[in-house]
Parts: sequence; C-alpha cells; structure tokens
Amino acid sequence: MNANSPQTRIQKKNREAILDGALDVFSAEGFRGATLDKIASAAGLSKPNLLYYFPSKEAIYTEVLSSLLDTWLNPLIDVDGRGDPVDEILGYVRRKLQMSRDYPRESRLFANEIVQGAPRILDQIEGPLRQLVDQKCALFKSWADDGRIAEIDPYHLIFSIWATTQHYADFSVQVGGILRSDGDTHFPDAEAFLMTLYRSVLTPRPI
Amino acid sequence: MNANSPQTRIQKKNREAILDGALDVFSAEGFRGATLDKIASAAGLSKPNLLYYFPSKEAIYTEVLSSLLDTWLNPLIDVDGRGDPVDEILGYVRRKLQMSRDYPRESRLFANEIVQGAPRILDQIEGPLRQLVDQKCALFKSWADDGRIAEIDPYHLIFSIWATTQHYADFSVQVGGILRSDGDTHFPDAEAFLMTLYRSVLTPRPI
DNA sequence: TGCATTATTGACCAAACGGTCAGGAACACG
DNA sequence: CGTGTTCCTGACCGTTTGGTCAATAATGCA
Repeated sequence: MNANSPQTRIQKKNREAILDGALDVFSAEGFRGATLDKIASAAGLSKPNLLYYFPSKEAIYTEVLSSLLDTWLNPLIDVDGRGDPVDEILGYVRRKLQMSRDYPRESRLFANEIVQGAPRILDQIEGPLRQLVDQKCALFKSWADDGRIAEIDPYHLIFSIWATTQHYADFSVQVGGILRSDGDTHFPDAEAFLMTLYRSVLTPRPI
Repeated sequence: MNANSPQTRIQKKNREAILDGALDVFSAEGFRGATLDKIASAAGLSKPNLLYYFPSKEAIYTEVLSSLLDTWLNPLIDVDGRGDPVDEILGYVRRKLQMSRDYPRESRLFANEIVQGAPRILDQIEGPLRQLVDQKCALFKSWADDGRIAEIDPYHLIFSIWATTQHYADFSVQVGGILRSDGDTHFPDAEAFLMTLYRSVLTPRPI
C-alpha cells in the first residue's frame, strides 16, 4: 500500500473515486463539516474501505489539498516576459477566471482552507507560492519601469486578480442569487468586465 | 427570557459576551468547527449557562449572522446620487476596505457562510441584498448613461469591489504570508492600489 | 430580613464521529 | 484447480459534541 508500489487497477480506480468524492464533500462543507461517511458515500464505498486506502480523514484531506496546489499555480507560472505585457496579464486573468468556472470545487476548498487560517498549507504559502509571486512581481515591476504597463503595485494587482476571479467560484451562490442566473451564464459578462477593468488600469497613459 | 422583555444587566452583559465569543469562534472555525465548549470558553461562561441564554448552537449562529448582515450593507446604502459619481464609488470602496480592516471576523464569518452555499441566509441574499444591489446598479447605470462614469457592467463592478476589499480580511493569512507583514501594515498600500484601479476604470474617457 | 426570581453549574445522556479489527469475498496466478 | 494476496464489510470502541436537568447560588425587591 505504500506510494511508490505499482498500483493495481482497483487501487487506482478507488483512490481516484475517494479523492473526487472527498473534493466534493470537503469543498462543500469544509474539513470539520465533512465526515468519513459522507466521503465514503460520495465515492461509492464503505467507510472501512475508505480507511483501507487512506490511513485517516486528515490524510485524505492533505492529499486532496496538495494535489490541488500544483495545478492552482499553473496559470501564474504561464505568465512570461516574451509577450505583450498587457496581453500577458489579461491572459492570466482570463485563465484564472476559467479555472473558477471549470474547477469551482478546488477554488472553494482552497478558500475554506485560507479563510480558516490555512493551518495545513501555511508553509506552502510562505514558501513556493511567495517565491513565485515575488518572481512575477519583479517581472511586472520591470514592465512598469520600462513604461510598458502603468505604474501600479504588482502585489496588490495579483491579489485583486485572485480576488475578482475566485469570487465567481467561491461566492457563486451570492452571484447567482443577485443575477438570478442559475448556471454559468454570467461568466462571459464577468470576463468582459474584468478585461475592461484590467486593461484600463494596466494601459500606460501619457502624463 | 423572550426577546422583547426588559433585559436585566446580567442578561445584557452575558448575551453580548456570548455573541462576541461566538463571533470569534464561528469566524475562525466555521459553524461545524465551532463547539459550544469553545464558545463558552471564549465568552467566559460554562456550557450549560450558554444554553440558558440561547436555546441552541444554531440559534447563536443565526443571531450572530443576522446582526452582522444589517451593518454589512451600510457602506453600500450610503452611496447616493448627490455627490460626484466617481467619488461616491471610490468612497464606497474605501469604506468597504475599512470594514475588512476593522471587522475581519464579520467578513470571515460571512465568507464561510457563502462559500458553503449560504444555507442559512440565502433568502436574505435573494431578498433585501438583491433589492439593494438592483437599486444601486440602476443608479450606476444612469450615471453611465449620462457619461459621468465609464460604461461598465454595474453588477460586476460591485462584485469586484466586494471581492477585492473582502480579500484583505478573508485571505489575510495569504496576504500576510506573501507580503511578510504581520499586521495591518499593508492596508494603506491596498487602498492606494484600489483607488487607482477603480478611478482608472470609472473615469469616463473620450472616444 | 425574607422571599421570589434569576443565574449558574456538575453530572449526565444520546447521537455522531473517527477509527479498529476479525473474518469473509474477490481476484491474480501458478 | 489451489493458494496466496488483495479487497471489502459488519460489528464494535472510545471520544467528542449538542443538549438536558435537578440542585444550588446569586440577585432583586417588599
């Protein structure tokens, strides 16, 4: 049962079912609100069988969380210095918004974890995430110094991009309740708005 | 013990202590993560004494939540049609950011509730909140029609203001982890950034 | 002071929860 | 087919948790 042993078909299938069911439950109810029974039910397994594949609830949670973190950073990693600065950042906003639409469970799980103080991933934040953000902010700064984007605080720019895009996943109940829309119908409008918002603040203007 | 009976000194003091302690615990751990023992401890009372003042954990939670909702809408209510449109909206952003700094527990509690589907306040969202937002969006729309602010989607504008300002309360662990700042030292920078962001998108530009 | 009301608590209960375990079922493979 | 391994489950356990209750202490008031 150790990690690098060759997994059987059944192991692979069931571990995937568990992680997917766990993502459902953890993202909807948080760590404390989730129960092994709910996760087992969502995965189509019995509770003891869950614990045959994972040693504990905690282990399931951390596995879901860490496998999420990798993919979560990809849109930012993809930002590089070769394209047009404004297009690069707008593209990042667009990809981040798409993630809110396509992976709302992941976004909500992440939000749940951070809101409650990130007890299990604080080191990931102060380590790899901070390093990546520092690196990209240095890039943004150089663009600003060269006059290719407007002079703005790159850190708070990134915070605002995270906030505005993840909002459509994390607060989708509120968004839907106000816009009277059930599904994802508001995403095109959101994208248009965010493109306008960030284009207007990023485009360098003559003094 | 009914609501409109004259409350004794002790009742008033203890109910306040309970609601304040409950806000601490609920905002930090969510509804499911909070226990009556923690709330009692935070309030400086025994658990049975808690239940002498409130009938259930659920009752404490809903009371905290509903008393929060009233004050939560005030900054938006204060936006009116008499001042300069851009200044009105920027003032709203500023007040909303101040609330994130001064009332982070309330913001986090609200976030917790919404992220998990707002099971207890969905009617408040689809009722009074939606009505208020509709009203203010109509005002924003009229400003845009008169050319006093740029042409942008007012609903998504409000969503983005909520997202960017509440982010500093709800995700403060992440913000602090990246900026290496312990306390509220980043709020002035955040305010400056948000003023720039919204001024640039709101200011009407010649075609 | 005496008495009624309010306030407080230790002890307790039933349900829910995370987790264990012995044993049986299904499977892989010679 | 037989046999060792993998997979699965019902029954169970200790702890935590929301909530109750009878008894006691503090308070307000004539």
